[in-house]
Order: sequence, then structure tokens, then C-alpha cells
Amino acid sequence: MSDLESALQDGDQPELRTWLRLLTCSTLIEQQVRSHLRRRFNTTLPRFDMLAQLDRGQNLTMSELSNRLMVSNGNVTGLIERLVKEGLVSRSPAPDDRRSQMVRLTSKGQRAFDAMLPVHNGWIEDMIGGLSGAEMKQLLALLAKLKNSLIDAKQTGDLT
Amino acid sequence: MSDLESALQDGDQPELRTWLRLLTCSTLIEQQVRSHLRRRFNTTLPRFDMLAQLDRGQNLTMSELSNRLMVSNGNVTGLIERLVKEGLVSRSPAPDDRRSQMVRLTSKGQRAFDAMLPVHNGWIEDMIGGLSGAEMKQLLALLAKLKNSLIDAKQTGDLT
DNA sequence: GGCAGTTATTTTATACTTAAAACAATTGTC
DNA sequence: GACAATTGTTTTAAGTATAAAATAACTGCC
Repeated sequence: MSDLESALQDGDQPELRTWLRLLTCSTLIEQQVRSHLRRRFNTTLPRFDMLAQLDRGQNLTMSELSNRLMVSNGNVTGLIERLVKEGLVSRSPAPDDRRSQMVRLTSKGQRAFDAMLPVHNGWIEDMIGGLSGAEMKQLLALLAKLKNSLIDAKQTGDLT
Repeated sequence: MSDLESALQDGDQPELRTWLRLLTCSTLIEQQVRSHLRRRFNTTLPRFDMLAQLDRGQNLTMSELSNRLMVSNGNVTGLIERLVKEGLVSRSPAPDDRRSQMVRLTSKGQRAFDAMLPVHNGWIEDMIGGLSGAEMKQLLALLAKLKNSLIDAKQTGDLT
């Protein structure tokens, strides 16, 4: 059995080890969710993620979606285009800014997402269920701290 | 400020929260590394990852690389092709199995990777450095547990 | 009111990624 | 020693992703 972390010494380079283990976990989850979405709902993870954002906050602009999903603006353009073509999402001009578009779920899109959400959440629960409530709480706290560290490093490193 | 986690209740759905926060962290790290690799070395993350695997274990087959990097076999084909074209990697037929190829770094590839590795590790240290040694140790332990939970769920879920 | 700078989005080019099919070589079994 | 099943790899088609350039609309300031 070998994976991303193989051939790293034990106490060595804890930062690198942390990163690689984090990446392994998130890749494993992603692959499972991706595969389940395909089999069960014949859709993809980026589309699901997009619908999820639109479900949480209706009437978002393209930029808002790009920020929330943490993907490039061009990526959002293409993804929304496909979802519009599938009839799950609609675009309308923003009332106050002619550059912007408001994106929202169609009723078909809302129904599709409502059907997927609980099943999706069940998959996640199954995958992460190996941790106790206390462990999850701890993990959440550590990840919050890491997230802050990452945001800090990003800011201080970007003073080009 | 809103991101993947926005609009989730506080104590609610700890599994989902955990997953989204994990994803946020790994996306933030990935984007930073990707951007640094481009600016500093004019290369990409998948290429760097591939070189790293080849540095750790010389003479790996395509399948081995696919397993270690956790990407599809077709993906490895294309990636290796590009690296061969850049002269960083070479392929040779496996002695014992005519279906397989052994892949290894060229000396140019080795030099390129040796130049990148310490710089790369510095980026990671900067990003994760906001955590204390004890916190990293804790986080590593929790992620190890999560990783096991994920592997379990995968096995029990795949008995189609 | 004009114009410099910024912001929102799309376009372009290229690279990455997957799933599934195709193919080729190996293995196990009788 | 045939031959079914498996394994290793490539090919194909479609989708996802980025960075950078291009467009278009907005804002602030004089």
C-alpha cells in the first residue's frame, strides 16, 4: 500500500505530512462523491456544488459564485452555461448593474437539488461517521485554525 | 465574506461541515502552490506531483503512478507524455511484463525537481506554520483516523 | 461631463481529468 | 496447451479548470 505520503520519515516535515494527508482525505471524499453522483443521479460534482450554492443563496452573480466556489470566473461561465442548457438554472440581468447577471435555480433545478441533497448528505455522513462527535469537533477547530493560517500566509505572501 | 460553508447552522451536520472545511483548506493550499509553481518555475501542480513520486520511487510503472497519485490511468498517460516531451522523464519497457513501462526521471528531470523541492516545502511550511507542533500532531492523528474511516466506507459501500 | 481606474463577465488557448471502451499481454485452471 | 478472466495501458469523448486577454459597464474625481 503506497500513496501520496509514502517515503516520508516519521517525525519529519510535519507541515508537508499534514498537507499530504489532508489532500489524501479530500481526494478520497471527492472521488466517492463524484462516483456516487454519477451512478445515482447521472451528474457531476461541479454541477452539484453549483446547485448547492444557488440553493443556499438565490440570485447570486457570476462573481459571487466564483468566490464562493473558489474557482475561476471563466469556469463559472462554462458551468452555468451547461446548467442553463439542462434547464436547471436561469440567468437574468441584474437590475442595478448592467454588467452583472443574477443566476438562480429553476423550479426543475430546485426539485433536482432537493432530491439530491439528503442522499448526498447521507454519503458524507457514512464516510465521516468513523469519527466521534468529539473528534469531529476537534477536527473542525483545527481546520478552522489552519484555514486562518492559510488566509494569513496568502495575504502576507501576495504583497508583490 | 462567504465561502463553501456559508449558510450552515452552527452545531448542525458536523460531518458536512467537516467535509466542507477540509475542502476549503485543501483548495486554498492547492491554489497557492499552483500559483507559486507557475510564477517561480513555470510549471504545474500535476507535473510537480508526478516528479515528486518519481523522485521518491524510481522506476515506477504507469499503474503504480496512477495509484499513488490517486488519478485515473488515462490521466497518467497524458501527463507522462508531456513530461517526456519536456525531457524530464523517460520511459522504458519493463523487463518482466511486456504490457508495462518503467518510468523514471532523466538527469534533467532530477535536477529540475531538486531545485523545486526545497522551495516548495518552504511554501508549505509558511502556509501551515500557523499551527503549533502539537496542533499538527493532533491534526495528523485525526486525519489518519478520518482516512481509515474513508477507506472503510469505500470498501463497505462498493459491494455492488 | 470626461476620463482614469476598477470591476464583472466572457473569450481564448491550453492543460488537466474522468469514465468508459478498446486492446494487448499475462495468469490461472483444466 | 487452450481459453476465460484479469491486469496494464492507451484511446476517446466530454467535461472541468486555469491564466490571461478582451470587452463592457461602473465609479470617482477633477
